Amino acid sequence: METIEQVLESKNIRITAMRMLIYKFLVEKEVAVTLSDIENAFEKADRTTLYRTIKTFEEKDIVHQIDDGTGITKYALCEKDCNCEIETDLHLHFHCTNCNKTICLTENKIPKITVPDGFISENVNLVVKGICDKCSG
Amino acid sequence: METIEQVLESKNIRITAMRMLIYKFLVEKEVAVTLSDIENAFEKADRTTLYRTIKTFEEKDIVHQIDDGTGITKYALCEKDCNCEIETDLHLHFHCTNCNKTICLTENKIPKITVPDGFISENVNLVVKGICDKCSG
DNA sequence: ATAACAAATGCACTTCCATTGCATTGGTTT
DNA sequence: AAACCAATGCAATGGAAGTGCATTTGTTAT
Ligand SMILES: [Mn+2]
Ligand SMILES: [Mn+2]
Ligand SMILES: [Zn+2]
Ligand SMILES: [Zn+2]
Repeated sequence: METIEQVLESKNIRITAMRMLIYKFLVEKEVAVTLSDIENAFEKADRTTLYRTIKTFEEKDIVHQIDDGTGITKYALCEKDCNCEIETDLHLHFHCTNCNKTICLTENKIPKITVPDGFISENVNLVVKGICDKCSG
Repeated sequence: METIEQVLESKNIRITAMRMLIYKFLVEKEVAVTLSDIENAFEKADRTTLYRTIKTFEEKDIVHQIDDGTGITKYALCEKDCNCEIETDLHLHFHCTNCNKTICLTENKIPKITVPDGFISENVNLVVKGICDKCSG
């Protein structure tokens, strides 16, 4: 099991208290989080710092951004050794219209999508909306 | 060939000059448009009117909303007799990262997506990012 | 035709989120 | 210790979405 320090180090990010806390927060959350979620969890910290921390994480492929159609950007931890930028690696995202949670379905990969002649597909974003397992039970 | 008046009438929307103009604008555009696009095309008109017009069109299934991941909502005309709300009717959307245009690929339907047990899929949004036919040529 | 009513439009204002500039703090390296 | 660069904090900005209310316009009833 890798420690948080090891994760950050392996991605060439300086280890700071703030970054460790935010990383830990993301690990503990099983769903995608908004910037406001993080903000609420760390009232003491400045919003900008949180924003830039998550942006740094994004650049370094520690988290990936999710646009679930709510208009608010969400973030979730990448899988270990994921290649976010490679199309075939991408998984589905599920947005529950009942509890408003957004979940990475990492086991469910996006099927091969064909586009018309002349179009070049580089990336696919797929969001399923509906009722999550917690809410449907 | 249906006239614009007939389209609006069939959807039970009052025919006004503004609505005719905006509908015409949408027909002539072959790509999805933002509210700003419409705003720029009709400098004289108030933004709110344009906003509410497009919302009315959306409610009446004249246009559908597209979230292509740019953070700005886009709109495009629905196909004739489309059932936007029915999952199996939904088509792909293509967002060109070069020219920033978003295109309805109405011929390319979204494949059947399976979700884990307990999850109920009600709707699927699929956006392909890449280079469009105009830009790749 | 006129009055009464309802819908559409225009203007002002608000809210929310994302993003940036700049000063300050803190950690590393020589 | 000095120099340096990255990280943080504070303040402000920008963009888009949305709402309240007054006014105008169109429709319907008398
Ligand atoms: Mn994910
Ligand atoms: Mn479309
Ligand atoms: Zn739920
Ligand atoms: Zn293009």
